[in-house]
Amino acid sequence: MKEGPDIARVAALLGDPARANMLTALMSGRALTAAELAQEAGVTPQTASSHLAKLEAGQIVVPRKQGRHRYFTLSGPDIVEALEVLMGIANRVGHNRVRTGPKDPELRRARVCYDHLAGDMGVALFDGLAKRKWIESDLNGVALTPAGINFASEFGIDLDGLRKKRRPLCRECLDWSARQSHLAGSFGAALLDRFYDLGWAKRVPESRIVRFSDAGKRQFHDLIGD
Amino acid sequence: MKEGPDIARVAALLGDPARANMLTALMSGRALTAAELAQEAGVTPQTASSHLAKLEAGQIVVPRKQGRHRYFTLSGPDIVEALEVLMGIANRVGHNRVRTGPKDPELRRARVCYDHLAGDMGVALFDGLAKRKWIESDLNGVALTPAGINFASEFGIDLDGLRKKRRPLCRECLDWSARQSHLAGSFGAALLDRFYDLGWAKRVPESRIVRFSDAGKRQFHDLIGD
DNA sequence: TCAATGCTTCGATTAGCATCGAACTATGAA
DNA sequence: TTCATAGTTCGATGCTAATCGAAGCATTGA
Repeated sequence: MKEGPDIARVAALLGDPARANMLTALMSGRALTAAELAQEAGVTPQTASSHLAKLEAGQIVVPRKQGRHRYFTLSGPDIVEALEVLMGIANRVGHNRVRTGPKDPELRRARVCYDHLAGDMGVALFDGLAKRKWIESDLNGVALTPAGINFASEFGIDLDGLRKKRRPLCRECLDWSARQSHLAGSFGAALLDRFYDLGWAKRVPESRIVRFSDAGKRQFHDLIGD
Repeated sequence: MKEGPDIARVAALLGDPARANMLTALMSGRALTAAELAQEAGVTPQTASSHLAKLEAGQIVVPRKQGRHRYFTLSGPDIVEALEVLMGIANRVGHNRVRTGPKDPELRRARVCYDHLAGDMGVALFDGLAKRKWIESDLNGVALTPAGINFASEFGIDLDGLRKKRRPLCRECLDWSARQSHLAGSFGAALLDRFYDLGWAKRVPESRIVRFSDAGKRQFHDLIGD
């Protein structure tokens, strides 16, 4: 009966946790693939596909085909604006996501985000690599420096192998618990794998927690220099 | 798992049609009662009560008790901002509400909105009353002028009787089909009643359409002076 | 005190939607 | 061609949330 712009339809599209996660991930302005968005949202690819179809139909996101990937971006700056206003409101009214209970601060310290390290140690890793000038972060994203390439081979990471994959080598991922970036991308994943291989850390089964051994912790801090 | 402001929760609150209708009605900045909001949303009082409880819990609206009424207002300017951005998006992507089909333009011409006249003729009525300086509209709302009070009694409306009701005498109501205001409140309702009584118009059963007779139409236009 | 009005709570129903397993399509690589 | 990867479609399941009727408070007015 009522006429006018249908707020509810748009808001409902942003009102599902999985979709909201995808959209916040896209706020960086970078285009992400369906699989990456599924990871961000914490759902299976099928579910993500269904969500993305809805977002696309609602013109909230725009797909771009490239090879066998589909990259998605937000359909315009107004979407970012909306997300930001909503974040502000959520913040004001104290609607923050269930913080991981005080009983497992481990999760906040070090956890996997997809396949790379997140949490305080993830942020520390990012900062440390930047301080050593192994990575450089600018508006276009993150990239390895020549010194960083050097370090990678010394640390036992096969960069050439990684480059063959279609996945970007370095990618920033916003860590909400720390409100700072940590390192994603295939290089970020390779680093974590290397930590496992070196015995510095291992994953706690059935959880996202990454548990460092005492020795591993020491070596980790040596690595990033603090 | 993810942390940070919970956009989805806020967006979901705005993402229900009934609630969105209530909130847009509140965008005028005026406080409305639960019953009025139920009308705006097109739901029963029980349903509205449930929605309002949710909006209140989510701190989107703020209640204020006055007598046996509960007046609601938006909890802050950020809510208005959010609604406006969402309207912009909805507009851009063409998510407009199902416009009443071309087969019944009558509905767009004259219909009841709760108990007062809406549609093109509702807007014309509002403009006409303002042009004759019978009502005055400013930031605080609409009010009858001394001349308007005069007119009301001549037109057979018992203003004193209306004043006894708790309902505001005059209220602006945004008409989306015309994107302009029409007159609500008990005076607006009384005018429409008078149109019925005078035989100028009658309601089409089972619909919101108000059908004016040819003679009624003439007299209506005489009244508002165009 | 009784009646009327405004609003809420309770309970039952219904509908929609998110989710995932399994199977299918499409693109690229060997 | 064959295999692997990225993504989608289909179908089934289960949960959540909107809705309203009926009954209950609470406030006001007579």
